[in-house]
Amino acid sequence: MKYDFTSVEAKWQKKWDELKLYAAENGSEKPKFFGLIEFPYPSGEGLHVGHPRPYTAMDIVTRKRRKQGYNTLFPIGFDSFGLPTENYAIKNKIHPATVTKNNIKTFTSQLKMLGYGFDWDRVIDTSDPDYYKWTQWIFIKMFERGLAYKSKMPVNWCTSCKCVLANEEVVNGVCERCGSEVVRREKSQWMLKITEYAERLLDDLDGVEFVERGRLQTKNWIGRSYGAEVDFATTEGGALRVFTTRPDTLFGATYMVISPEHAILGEWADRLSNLGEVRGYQAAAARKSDFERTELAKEKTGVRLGGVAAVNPVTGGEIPIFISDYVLATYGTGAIMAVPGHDTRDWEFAKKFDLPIVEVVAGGDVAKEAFTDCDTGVMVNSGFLNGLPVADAKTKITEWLAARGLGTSKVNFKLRDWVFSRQRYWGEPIPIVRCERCGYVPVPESELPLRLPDVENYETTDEGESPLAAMTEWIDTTCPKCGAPAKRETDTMPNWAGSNWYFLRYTDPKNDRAFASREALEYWTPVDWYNGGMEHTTLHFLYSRFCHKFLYDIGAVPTAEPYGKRTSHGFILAEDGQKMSKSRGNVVNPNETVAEFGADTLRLYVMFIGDFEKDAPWSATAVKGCKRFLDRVWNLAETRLGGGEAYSAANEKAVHRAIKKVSGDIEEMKFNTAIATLMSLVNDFTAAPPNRGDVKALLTLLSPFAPHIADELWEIQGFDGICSAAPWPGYDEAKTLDSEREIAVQVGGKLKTTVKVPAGSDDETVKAAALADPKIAALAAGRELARVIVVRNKLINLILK
RNA sequence: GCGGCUAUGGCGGAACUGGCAGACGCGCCGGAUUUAGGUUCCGGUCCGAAAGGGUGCAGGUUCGAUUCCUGUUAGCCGCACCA
Repeated sequence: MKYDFTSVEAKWQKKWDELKLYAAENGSEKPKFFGLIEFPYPSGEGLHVGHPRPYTAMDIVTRKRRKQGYNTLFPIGFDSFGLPTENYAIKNKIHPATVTKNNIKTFTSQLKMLGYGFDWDRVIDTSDPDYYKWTQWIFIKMFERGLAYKSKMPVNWCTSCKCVLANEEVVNGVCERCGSEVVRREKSQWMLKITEYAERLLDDLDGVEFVERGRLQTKNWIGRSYGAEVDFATTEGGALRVFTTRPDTLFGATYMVISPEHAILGEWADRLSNLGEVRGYQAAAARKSDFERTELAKEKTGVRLGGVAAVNPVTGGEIPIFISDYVLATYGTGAIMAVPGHDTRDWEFAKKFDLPIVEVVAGGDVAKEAFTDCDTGVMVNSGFLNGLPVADAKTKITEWLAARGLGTSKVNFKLRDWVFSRQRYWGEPIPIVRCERCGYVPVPESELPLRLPDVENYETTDEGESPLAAMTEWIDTTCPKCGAPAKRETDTMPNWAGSNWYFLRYTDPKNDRAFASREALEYWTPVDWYNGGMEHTTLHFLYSRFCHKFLYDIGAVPTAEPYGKRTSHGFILAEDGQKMSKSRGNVVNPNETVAEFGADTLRLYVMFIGDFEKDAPWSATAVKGCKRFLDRVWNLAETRLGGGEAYSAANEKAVHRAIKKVSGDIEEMKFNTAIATLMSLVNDFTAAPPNRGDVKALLTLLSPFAPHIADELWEIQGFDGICSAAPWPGYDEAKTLDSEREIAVQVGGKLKTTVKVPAGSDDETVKAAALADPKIAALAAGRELARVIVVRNKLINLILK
């Protein structure tokens, strides 16, 4: 009979649901395993063929864990707030909540169609008030601890979304989402002080199992650098403070540069002899986006401040001060000491403005270019530092400055605080009230969730205010503290707010007294294994670690790190090797593949497609290979076989080897070779017909990958229970080994032939066997055997003279 | 510019800590079944008639290198005036 995957898959999906086979148990005595995937954004397009790759991978891991006796939590939910839904709602005049509901329905049926072992009783939805109540609660806790604050600052403004973006959401000067131009704009924004956690986010990464690439990316993003802050006296009396990683080069500081936004420019306004020119430069800089500022600045620009100057604290010499947009207001102190002899940017600037270039570390030629690669050099032209190696000079100058109150050592980070406001409707309302008398006051916990009101129009106003700003009856409220009239915050939170902590909710999703109970958190967290996209390393992954650390600090979660292990998958590309996208028209719809070949085939194929961590192009023909494999499995076992449940003599070795290989490969996410092993096993079974025991092992190993067919054949064979719940098999190392070994025989390192010897043969035996081979004997005839190298059970190399 | 990763048949990809390169699958070729196509099954498939040669390219270390080292080229990713 032909394998009717459609009815078989439907049958078992129904059965699993009825049995609640994949429900995780709170309060179990069993060891736990918490496997996590990044929950999807339920877009209108439905599930994409890219989704099943990470989902199937973690499904395989968790199915194996369940078979190994772990109380296993493999949850799913929906990250449902966000712009695409809101835009769709605007366009089609449907409430975003309705759109979300429909999309979640579609996603759910597609996920069920693929047979994932999710615990469907723990589904969460970030736009559900019962959920976002806790997102708001976390925000209030952060506010109470001073980690959420409002600040007027230049922000990234997407001209099309009419919305503020986080730095992380701006890619090459355009909006990550819509690709439109991003410009700079002053706005009062809610901010989260992630910088306060920079050090710990960096250091604690050592305790997380994480691919090196991700670790490095995080490191660079946080960007810790060690240096010193140094005060330069000015002719105006006050001091100008700079941050430098090279205090040792202080004698070479021949001018200073401050960013166009530097506050001191305001103080000095009436002292500047060229105020107009300075104002003009400031205005021009303000008009540029961050991207333009960095991109167009191939040639350095700047204006020298007329009528004021600074004093180099070690030389005592007066040095000019410039403003230039190559100095960033948001890093360090927004001001630098320029050492053109040893910094490329300063060198270029000095050349352009004809400023003195002094060599302070010997070894380069500062007339030609900045000598920057000078960590091992020796100081020159540097007074009391002369003759010292750079490292010693750093220590000495820092002490010297500290002793005079002119400077201290300082650690700086590239990481900036996180803009947490969005002028949009479809997000969590920020639960803050603005009172004339009391300032910003959080909504009392008893009033959470602060629900999104229904509005007529979801469009952002032209002034860039949230659609909520037009809802006077919602905005007008009373101050929770003093009772005076007050106004609600109209901004909403960004997407990341809900995904920051979602994994915690899975442990206790229906709790209405806390985001999760202490017992549930103690039992389930940290997440044992979290797989997700590499593109989320500096976004979601970093943010959620920050959020979790905060919750740890207030005693709300039991661990300092949320995730024990983080892995990432490559993308599935279209057949043409390009990224799949609607606009290119090369998207593969999983529904079609399932309809034609079945869910098990799709699951198998996305795992077999290639190295899990690398991108791989889709191949419609290769999918068939996986279907063929399942058909062969079906043909082997579609009628009940004879024999006991012991492995057959002919297949015993192959079975033990397969168990060993598949078990190990799943742990290392080498799903492609695990499947190759199963295919080989079936090839072996074709050569030597299997008995029931052989097939039982095959089905158990196959079950995490292709659970439907495995359960069906299991039932046909009449094994106990259900294959999906059957224990994972063990193997006997001794039974994986050959009693006879094929030894490669090399002459001078080149393979000539192979000989067979009993396993464990000593060197002499192998040598004798090799020399007994006619081909080797002929080569060795009349020559001296200079050297013999034997690798036990593997190889012999004969060196002839 | 800086940092990182990758490079193996016609294709996706295997190869443990240096030890028989090309597992497994696709595709292709041949055969069987079939009226034919498709399906299924069997055999073959790195190049070369062979000796031999082959893991982007050029060197090096080693008895032995896809694996380690140096240089180089190409592609991908991250950061991008971070003082």
